[in-house]
Amino acid sequence: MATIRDIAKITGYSVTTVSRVINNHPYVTKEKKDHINQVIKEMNYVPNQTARNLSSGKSQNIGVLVPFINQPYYDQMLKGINKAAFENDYRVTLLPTDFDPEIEMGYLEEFSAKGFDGLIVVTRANHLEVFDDYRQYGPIVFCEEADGSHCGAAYPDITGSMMKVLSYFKDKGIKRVGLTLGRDNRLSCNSKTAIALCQEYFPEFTTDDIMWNCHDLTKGKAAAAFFKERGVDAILANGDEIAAIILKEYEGGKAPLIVGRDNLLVGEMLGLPTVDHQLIQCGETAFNLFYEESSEKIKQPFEFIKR
Amino acid sequence: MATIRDIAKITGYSVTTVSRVINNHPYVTKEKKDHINQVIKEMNYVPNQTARNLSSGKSQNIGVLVPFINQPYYDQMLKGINKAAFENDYRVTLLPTDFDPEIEMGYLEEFSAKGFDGLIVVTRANHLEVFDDYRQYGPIVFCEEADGSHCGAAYPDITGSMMKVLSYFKDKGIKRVGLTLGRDNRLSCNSKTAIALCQEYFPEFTTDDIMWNCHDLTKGKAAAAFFKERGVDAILANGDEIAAIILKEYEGGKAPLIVGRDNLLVGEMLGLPTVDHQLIQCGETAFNLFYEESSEKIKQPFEFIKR
DNA sequence: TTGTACGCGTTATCAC
DNA sequence: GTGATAACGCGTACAA
Repeated sequence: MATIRDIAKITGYSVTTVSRVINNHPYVTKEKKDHINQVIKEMNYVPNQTARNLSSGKSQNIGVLVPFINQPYYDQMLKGINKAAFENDYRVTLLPTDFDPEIEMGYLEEFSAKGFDGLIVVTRANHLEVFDDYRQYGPIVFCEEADGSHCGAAYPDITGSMMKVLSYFKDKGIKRVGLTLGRDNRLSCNSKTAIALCQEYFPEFTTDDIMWNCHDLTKGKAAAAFFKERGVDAILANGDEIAAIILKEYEGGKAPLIVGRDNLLVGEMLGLPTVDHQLIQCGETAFNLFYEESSEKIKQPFEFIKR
Repeated sequence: MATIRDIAKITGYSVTTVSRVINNHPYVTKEKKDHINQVIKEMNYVPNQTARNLSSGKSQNIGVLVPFINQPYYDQMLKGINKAAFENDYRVTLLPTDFDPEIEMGYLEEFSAKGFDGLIVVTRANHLEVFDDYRQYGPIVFCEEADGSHCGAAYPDITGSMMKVLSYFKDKGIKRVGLTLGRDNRLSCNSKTAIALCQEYFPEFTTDDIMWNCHDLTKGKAAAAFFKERGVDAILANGDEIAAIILKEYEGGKAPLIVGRDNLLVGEMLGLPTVDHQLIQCGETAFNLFYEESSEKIKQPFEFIKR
């Protein structure tokens, strides 16, 4: 593989001059420039990106921490992040955590090894404060509420949408609400908020009416059976797919009022109410916060789709 | 940011010795090792990954070329690739092409700049031969049929599944078949094959019964109208989501026999027949081919789900 | 306008 | 066991 020095030797010019040509810097006569460019083409020379990164201290590459691939919520975020990154000539590296705190810590170490110019944390498995220590290595942006953190955040307004849905439930005369949640982990602020809000709007609500760990579709059927037994008349699901499966299980009988969370086709097809949290836009904003090195917290507006 | 030289200076040992400790190499007395390790911890020193990459000539990072993010077909592939990569301690960088040949060429240039140890091409926008020139920079693996290429390939058996579905159509007494396709591009071998097979099984089939460019759900309604007008009695759709939308549009009237292509929840909910092409497994295999530097061509078995 | 020489941070070779 | 020192390939003061 040819190096810049080879080009210098062959053309008879110095490494600097060749470098100038490569990077379109001024102060090179057209004549030399042409000659060098020609040799570069002939030799099939391409500047080594790693060497450039080392020299510049940057890599035009960000890491995105996300628990899973191929799940609607995360894929939508990823789409937005990726779109903005592409537009700004950045690369996106996937860092799947499976919600494992140790795996996540490993990525933070990689970050401190200057593996990425910045990090976008779609969902975290460690405490918020842990991340502040790593701000020194580059911008970190969350896609969750991150109050008290020094990092930026662009996040869906889950709280707002839940309040909207719950008050809708009240208007509809709902008596007893069931809830599906993704993580039984205390780290999930969304889960905590959800419970608090349910209790606020429905004082009789207890955690007994929660179906935990619904980030797997196989949980859908079990959830339906669970809610049937408990006799809830409305369900706030943590995703359209879970909502769909639950609805299907009620087929024939009288189904409760089920609301999903990510405005997917399956919800539309089944006529399920849902919330569009504008996750793609959210991802775009997250990247932009990284790009502008901003630590602003931006809450993304949502849309309640009643159907 | 502390460097290996700082550690050497502080401990009083040489850079070499420090490097040995970092990389767990032999020939270091436990005493020195402990001392060095302690200073490393105190100084919060982490070896710079870029420097290591430059020195070793590797990056433990592969690029994945894929037209879009957040589309079932590609997300499933991505999931498989990502899983295998994670297990082998590799990172995955997303390289979205939007089917644009020039963008794709840009990624190939990045590859030749040693930006990635290897490339997985889920779908390409350039001719197959183009890629052979870049084999010199590392393994390239396709997730499509790649006959005649020197690169490896792990791909879904679209041909096989289509034959199965088409003969199923014949058994069911279908007279006229409609087809939805993703690209009107001549590069898409799948599209070409699909047309050929339709003509083989249904000699009266013409390209007039094809709805092109269906990789956007907004095309679904138009497709339904199109097929209604043409009066087909079976539709082979290029995805469960498209299939679902088309079915929905026929609601009330007599719908044709519609078959999807990626075994999604929405298809299951609507009772649509589909094909499971085992894309996740396919992605895993693709990564393994890269990892083993193999140029084998592996066709992934499929499952026809009749419903 | 051009070139020399050094820095970026690590790993590997080889002499001691 | 240990330590200089030369790669790795590029960018860039600074001198000319």
